[in-house]
Amino acid sequence: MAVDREQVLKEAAALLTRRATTSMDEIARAAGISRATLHRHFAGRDALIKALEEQGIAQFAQAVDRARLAEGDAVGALRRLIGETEPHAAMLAFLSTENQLFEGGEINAGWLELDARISALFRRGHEEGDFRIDLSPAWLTEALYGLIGAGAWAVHEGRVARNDLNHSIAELLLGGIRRSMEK
Amino acid sequence: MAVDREQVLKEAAALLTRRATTSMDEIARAAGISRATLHRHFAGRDALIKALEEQGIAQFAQAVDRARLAEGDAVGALRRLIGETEPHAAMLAFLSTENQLFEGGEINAGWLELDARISALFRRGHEEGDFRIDLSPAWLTEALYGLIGAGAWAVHEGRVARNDLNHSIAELLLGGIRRSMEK
DNA sequence: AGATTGTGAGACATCGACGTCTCATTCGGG
DNA sequence: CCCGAATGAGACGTCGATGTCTCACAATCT
Repeated sequence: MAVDREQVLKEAAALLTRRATTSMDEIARAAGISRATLHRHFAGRDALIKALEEQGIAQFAQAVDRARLAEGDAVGALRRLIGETEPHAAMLAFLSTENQLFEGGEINAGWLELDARISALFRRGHEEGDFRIDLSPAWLTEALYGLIGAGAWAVHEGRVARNDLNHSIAELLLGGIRRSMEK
Repeated sequence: MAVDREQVLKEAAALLTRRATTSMDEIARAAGISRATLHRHFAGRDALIKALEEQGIAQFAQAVDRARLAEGDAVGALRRLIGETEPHAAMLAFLSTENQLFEGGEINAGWLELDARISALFRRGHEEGDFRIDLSPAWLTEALYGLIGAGAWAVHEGRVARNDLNHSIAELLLGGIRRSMEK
């Protein structure tokens, strides 16, 4: 009887990631509950989205914590970041696209903080001479999100094996396409 | 007086890429015209989307033609591709995401052909020893789209200068982040 | 059994976006 | 300079989604 809130959010994330216009009725039926019950647990569509964002940001924040971005050199930190983030690639893709349609609403503070932490990693890479200075931290941050999103989709479509995702993103970002670049 | 149809479609692509629910009114105002005029040029929302797809694919195809992917080495061809594609970055981002959303219907044949041509370039880079073999053509194609999309949005948001976009995408894709990699 | 709580089904009003329409204004060509 | 075409502003009616509400039923607890 008791509605499983986590399960509802999981179903909602799956549907909304695929189609942002999914109706409350569709979400409710996908979760196996009635629209009325869905509204009893989430004040409205906005509340549901917000709950999704918070859960997603919390997961992403934990991943960033585990990556220990301040330790070691920037290259290793970036590798750890990609490794920890990869399991939540789909959620992150949802967040990065959903979060950038702000237009008036306040951007989630947690998201801004995560954005800043990742930018700081790229800046550190610049300062320590590990990353090329002609690519700005802002661009690299956007590029990272873009590659993760592209990777999530490629895995979803079967064009890239899930086991290869981590390596594909990290190597492309760090070393580029060129063959001559060793390790 | 004459409405710049291309410009309208370009703005529409930039907005619809990030938020599929962008209203006709928002698109109209972003393009600097009234909602009435927008409806005079496009029968409706569906017609606008369809026109976007067709024009986008046509422009992208022309860009790919101009890039002469079969000439010279794969590195130069990829640089040309990015250079020719960059002006239509917003449009391309819209196309690649739009092709993700739909399910069941038929994927535009023109898009599939373009996809194949890009993949072929990366495959050539592998065969000629210019590109690393551990990154598959399918992944590199998706990554290219992802980076172009991320770049288009970054420019739209003012986080990257339009003049830097070409260089940012090409260098990241070809050389990666690492500083030690020369040229 | 009785009471309490959660749920499903559906009615209902509201809201925003869409598509169509009219009318005054403005731009550009002849 | 004048006239036709294009545009902007806005007024509708329509439709789908939303959020609230009521009522009946089922599950759980005492």
